[in-house]
Parts: sequence; C-alpha cells; structure tokens
Amino acid sequence: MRKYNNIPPLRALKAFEASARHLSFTKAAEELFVTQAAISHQIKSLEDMIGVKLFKRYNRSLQLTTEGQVYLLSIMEALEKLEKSTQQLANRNAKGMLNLSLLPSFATKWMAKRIWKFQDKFPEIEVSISAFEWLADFKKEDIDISIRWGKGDWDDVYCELLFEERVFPICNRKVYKALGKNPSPEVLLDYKLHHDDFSPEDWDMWFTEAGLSQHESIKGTRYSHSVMMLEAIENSEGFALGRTTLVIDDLKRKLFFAPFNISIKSDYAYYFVCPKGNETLPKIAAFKKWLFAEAQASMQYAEEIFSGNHQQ
Amino acid sequence: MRKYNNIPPLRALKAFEASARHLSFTKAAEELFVTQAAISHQIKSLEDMIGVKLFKRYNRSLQLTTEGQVYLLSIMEALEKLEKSTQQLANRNAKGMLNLSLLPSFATKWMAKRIWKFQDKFPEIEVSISAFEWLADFKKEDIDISIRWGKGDWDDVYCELLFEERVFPICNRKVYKALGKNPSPEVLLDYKLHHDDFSPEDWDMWFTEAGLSQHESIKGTRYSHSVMMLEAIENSEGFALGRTTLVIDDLKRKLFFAPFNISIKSDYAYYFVCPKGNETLPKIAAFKKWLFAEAQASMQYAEEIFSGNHQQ
DNA sequence: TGGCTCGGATAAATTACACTAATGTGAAAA
DNA sequence: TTTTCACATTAGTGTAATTTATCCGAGCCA
Repeated sequence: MRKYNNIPPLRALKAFEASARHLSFTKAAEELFVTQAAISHQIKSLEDMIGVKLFKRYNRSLQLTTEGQVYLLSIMEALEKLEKSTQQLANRNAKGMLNLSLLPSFATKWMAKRIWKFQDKFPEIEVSISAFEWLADFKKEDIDISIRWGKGDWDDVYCELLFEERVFPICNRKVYKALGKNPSPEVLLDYKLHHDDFSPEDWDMWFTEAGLSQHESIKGTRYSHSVMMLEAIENSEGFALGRTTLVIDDLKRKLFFAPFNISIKSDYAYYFVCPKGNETLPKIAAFKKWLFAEAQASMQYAEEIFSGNHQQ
Repeated sequence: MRKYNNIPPLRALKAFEASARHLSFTKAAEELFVTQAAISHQIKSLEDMIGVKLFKRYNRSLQLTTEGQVYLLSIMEALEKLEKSTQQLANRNAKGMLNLSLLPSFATKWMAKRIWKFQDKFPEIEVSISAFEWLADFKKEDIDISIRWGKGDWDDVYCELLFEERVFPICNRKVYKALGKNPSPEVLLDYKLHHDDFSPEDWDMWFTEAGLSQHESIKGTRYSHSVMMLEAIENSEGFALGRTTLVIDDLKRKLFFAPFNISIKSDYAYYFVCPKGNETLPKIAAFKKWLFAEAQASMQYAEEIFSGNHQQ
C-alpha cells in the first residue's frame, strides 16, 4: 500500500535543481520568476525535511555538499521521467509542424511575446509563423491555423471569435504627464492625431462617443501599418487610436497610456480560423486551447481599465 | 537547461495513484485524510492539465482508462524513485532497532496513537516499546531511549525536558452537561473525586488554587494506575485529576471535559532520557527530533484551553 | 412507484501555504 | 571605513487547495 508520503514538495525540488545548476539562489530565483527569499525558504525547508544540508553557503558563493550532489542526480532522473511520461500522455499525437498565418501587427505586438510558452508546453510541436497582409488560403498554402482580423464571415472554414476589440486614444508617458488628472477629451484637438490605413473614420466615431460631435473632421497623420503608427507615437507629441489587442502589453508596461477611459467597440475582431474539421486534430486543438487561455489572460487588464475602477 | 515545468503537482499525482488503487475517490480521500471533494478537484485538474481523461466514471464505480493505466505505471515508478532517494538521504545511518522504555500510562495514552507516524517516516528503523513502572537501567537493559516522569534529576544520562504538566479536574460528557455554563469550583464538593496513587495531595492544591481553602481534606477513590482512573471516569458521576499529557487527546475527542479552566503546574514532568553521548547517534537524534515536534503539536490544544480564550 | 443510499460533481466559503517586501548579517572588495 | 554582494529572517499578503453544503443520477429495496 503505497502513499508516497516522504516525498518533498515539487517546488522545493525544482528550487534545489535550479540552485544547484546555477550555484546561486539569486540566479535560480530569476529563472523561476520568484524572489531570492522564496528560494532560500524552499531550500531551507527541504534541508530541514530530510535533515541534511544540501549546500555549503559561503559569503559570496555556494557549493553543493557531497550529499547534495548525490541527491541532485537521483531526483533529476526521477523528475525527468515524471515530466517525460506526462508530456507523452498530454501530447500524444500532438506533434509535428504547426504553421500559423498571422497579420504582421498581431504577430509582432501580441503573438511574439507569448508563443514561447506554447513551445515550452509542447516541445514536440514545431511552430512556424508566417506574417502577411493577405488572407491565408488553406487550399494553396500549407497553413494549419490562421488568426484573421475581420467580421468572421468567411466561407468554408472553421472560425471562432478570439478577441473583440476596443479602440481608444493612446499617447506616450510625456504627453500623459502633461495632461494632468482627468483630462477632457477636448484637449485632443490641440494634438496631432495619428491613425492607420484601415480605419480613418474611427477618430470621428470616438469623438462622437466622447460627446464632441461638433468637431471638424479629423485629418492627422496616416500610417500604412499599425506597428509603424505605434512606434511613431512613442516619440511623438500626439495621440494614436490604439486597438486593445495590439497595445495591451504596452499599456501594462506603461509605455503607452489611455487617459480617457472612453472607448468604442470595433466592428472588426480577431478570429481563430482553420480548415473545417481540423479543429479537432490534436495539435490544432492543443494550440487552440492554449491560445484562448492566453487571450483571456491578456485581456483582463483591458477590462480593468474600461470597467472604470482602475487607477493608472 | 531543465526547469521541470510541465510536471503536474505532486498532490494531484498522489490523489491519482490512491484513486487508481482503490478505484474510488471516496476511499482515496479517506486514505489521504482529505474529503472526497478534494480528490475530485485534484483529479479533474490533473485531467484538464494533461488533456486526457484518466478515469471512466460510472454511477457506482470507477475505472481507469487505457491512458490512465499507462500513466499510473510510469508515474508510480518515478514517485518511488523520488521517495527512495529522499529516504536514503534522510535516514542514512538512521536504521536498525530502537528500543523505547516508557511508563505504561504514557505508552497507552500518548505514544501509541503517534508512533506509527515515526515508523512511516523512518521505515528503516524498527521500533520496540517496553512499558514498565520502574526506571530503565541503560547499563543492564538494551534500551536506547527512555521517557521518564519526574524532576529530571538523574545522574549519568542525557536528559531533556519534554513536557511540563498541568493538573486539573476532568469529567465525562454527562457530568459536564449537567454543570451548565461557567460552573463554580464549589460544585465539585458534591461529586466523587478520584485520584491516582502518585499524587493524593493534588486535589488539595487544586482547591487552594481555585480559591476554596476552607474545604475539608479530600478522600475520594484511589487508583494504582492513572489509566484505570481515566477509564473509571468515563462512566462515573465524578471527577478525576487529569494530567495534560495523558488526557489531552481525550479532551480533543470530547470524551473528557475540563470545565474550570483552572489548573496547577505539576512538580513532575516528562523527560527525554538516553545514555550520555548517544543523543547525537543518527537514529536517536532522528527520534528525538520527531518526538519533540509531536510533543509541541499535541500540547497546543492544552495551551488554548488554559490561556483562557477557548470555547469548549 | 417512491423513497433511500451510494458515489461523484460542483459552488461558495474557509484555511493553509508560498511568496514578497523589507530588513538583517557577515565577509569580501574598494 | 564604507560599499557591495549573497543568503537569511520575519511579518504580512494573496493565491490555491480544501472543506462545507448541496446537487445529481443510478441502482436498490420495500
């Protein structure tokens, strides 16, 4: 009758392995995205538990004890087995190539920062990303999944709404600071207003939403690519119309600011698209599940901002 | 660069293993001392994590899926390795026989309920308990550790205070209920008062502590063994003088009650005793560490009662 | 047929645990 | 002598696991 008590907590073992590899609690902490104190706690509790010192602590360096070396080897073996058998089960059949077709802006501003998590979770799947302006043609090109921007009215494909988008003015830190608290939308008329090629009329719509219908029609600088517009705004004394998906990370990083808490819902949205029937294939389903979870998580911050009870 | 993400939490794996062994969440829950709901949560989260159903749930029975069977085997192997290598490190040199000499009352009322935890933690150590009234003589008998009751004034041995004891009146549930809220110590004079052979004068001391100095000297029934006295009280319309160590578990179980929150400190206490110098031997040190931790834990309830802010 | 019991699922409330932030310590470096 | 570096320590906080309470469906039983 096995019960597997007497196995130390996994976190502690991970902390031990990382610390042993780096011979540094601080480095291990960085790797595991926690503080140095957390590692110190974990190692101490592990040592207390088994009643054996695993490290010799010197003032500016760390060294494994003999016992630590022995222990490290055997637990690594076990952990590897645990991980491998879990992976095999989780990803059984979910392997091979996965070709994504994305819009360049979406690829650079959203996917690039996140795709590594998927690759970490599914090392058996090799992901390739192609970023073009035009719609991927599943029949002609070797594309498994496309994330499209539009109204979801495509024929002969499996299609599911991924993000709805809100549109709102953003600016850089300098401009934001100059605005002061609770600025009125009218101040926008004193600034350069940028927009991208897709939606020159959005500024008008936003002003209407903000209650400034009597404004003269907006011109402003025009960019062929959203990414260019966003890079311009970083160093410009002006505002751009940001779309949630593309600016959410820069809002979090406080690179951009959305000073007005007023937004309009875009007619366009992002959709997960793949050939009809393929959505149940293991590797596609695995990616889809991961993608929607990431999407949800990344949109949380946007909800906080526009639900009102948010302090920038 | 290993990081061992993608390993499911150990708790979930334990829950899975136990559930698979019993083919029942309820049984697994009992074994792991948690509720059925906890197991259900754990298995669900494990299944979600790896994206594979591990059990087929029927209405009154449970069955492993094919995937579950495969997974079970491989994780059991890994967990066993993890446990074994940890044990080997923790108990290196800590093995062989360990002979304890205890008082019969302490052996039955305190140690018997707890020793299994030590054996579970140190399966390499074979424990034997001898319970006699007299002091173990380390020179003549083959005793490794003795837990003695007294004043700690023994020569030629290693000796460390384990428990201090408090002495206070206890009664069974029926008597307790009849007392009502906040009874006065005076009501005791209407009941039979039991005591053991060691300390006939304790009742007097307790009455003094309770502020009833004008009482006539107490007679009451006398027992040669504390355990006999405690068993008598279970079905008797009377009170006994309980000692913390021997009655703490029965207080927790609500078999006995201490209605007065007034206690006197005993002159006698329990001491951990072993031959001088042996306290650093691995198996002795291991037992000692475990013993003091258990002691601390078991006394917590007593502290709650007599620190005042306790509701029975 | 209706009521009962059994085993698991689920939602909300509670509890336990790991983490962070702030600060301490001691030794080497400057 | 002061600064810096790496780990230790402590108190407070937030998240995740567990319990409590309840539900649900199927077999059982009278």
